[in-house]
Amino acid sequence: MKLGEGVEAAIHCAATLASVDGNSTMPGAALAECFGLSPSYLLKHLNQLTAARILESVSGPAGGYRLARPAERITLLDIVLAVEGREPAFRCGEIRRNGPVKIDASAYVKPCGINAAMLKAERAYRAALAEVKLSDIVADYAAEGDPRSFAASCAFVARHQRPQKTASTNQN
Amino acid sequence: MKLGEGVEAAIHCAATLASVDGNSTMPGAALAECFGLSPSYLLKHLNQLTAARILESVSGPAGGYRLARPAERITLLDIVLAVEGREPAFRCGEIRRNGPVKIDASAYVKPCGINAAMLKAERAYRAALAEVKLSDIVADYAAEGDPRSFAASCAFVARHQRPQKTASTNQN
DNA sequence: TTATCGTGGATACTTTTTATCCGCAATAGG
DNA sequence: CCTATTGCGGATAAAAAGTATCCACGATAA
Repeated sequence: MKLGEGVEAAIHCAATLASVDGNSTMPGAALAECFGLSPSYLLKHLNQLTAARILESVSGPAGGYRLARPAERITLLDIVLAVEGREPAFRCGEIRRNGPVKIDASAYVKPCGINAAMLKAERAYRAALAEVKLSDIVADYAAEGDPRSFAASCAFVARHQRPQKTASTNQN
Repeated sequence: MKLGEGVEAAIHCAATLASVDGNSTMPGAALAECFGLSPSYLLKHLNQLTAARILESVSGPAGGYRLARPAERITLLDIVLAVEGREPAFRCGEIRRNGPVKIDASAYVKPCGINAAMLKAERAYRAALAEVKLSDIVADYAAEGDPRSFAASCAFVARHQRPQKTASTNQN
């Protein structure tokens, strides 16, 4: 069981985007620089977040990414599912049918108990992730993190964020 | 997030071994045949279970595998950890340090809040798996499964299990 | 002595993950 | 209109992990 590195990148980027002003955006290249990630690959993950309607993207100069909704309504589960996919970690291959003893399919209508147990565990996993909001991550970072690194993050965001022309209803 | 196919194989094999008599053993080749798996690869997983002291192995003719302890004291978590490894699914790469803004290491003594949240979710996952005993899986299979496939499984085990010479204290 | 079985290493094949590149569409600013 | 910047998508490739096979070896029951 392993999560791709994109998950960590996606969560950090989303947390960073949570502190841009109003409807301003931040370019993907700036986010990549912020965490020392390869820009071209990070864009893939940002794109997945956009497809999942967690982020919004703006093309053109002064374009970039911003959160599609307030950080209070984005959970870690949203991000993990967007990047890793929605399929469960355990996939039942029904290998019990593959044995030498041939029994017709009617003997296997009941779902496999092993599968049920594994899926139940994953529901617990997802439920725990769903309880953590992106705003919690940001608040924790602001409260528990070192003031120097927090200030540096804010300065970096302030330096790279770009205001948009079109008016927006949610002023943060 | 994805689990290897070995997990499914390992659980099915362990459940099968739960119904061998006394201290009898069952060859790995028979287990592979039972689920239509490649024998040489399944042995790797059985070996991992042996290394984790979930199974015991006996060499020589009439040798094979058996549970190292009663099925009531083997959980799905034991098996999953033995096959997939004990490392958490999420590994914090501390990418927040990789940015262009250089801050000395003293600014990052606090563990990352993202990491904490992800590990907490995985603890919930593991706790759910730890609650399911191998004996539960077997009992569910006997009670809920189709009588035909259950009978076929029992017959297969009875046909391939091999009694051991050395006396054992735990008669199932 | 022989045949069967598990162990461990070496090796190869396949799939997934990670990463890069390029052309395209969108668009802000001159 | 023109140009520069940015996101989007596909093609491609390199790296890593997962899957699978084989063989030499030690153990052991008959």
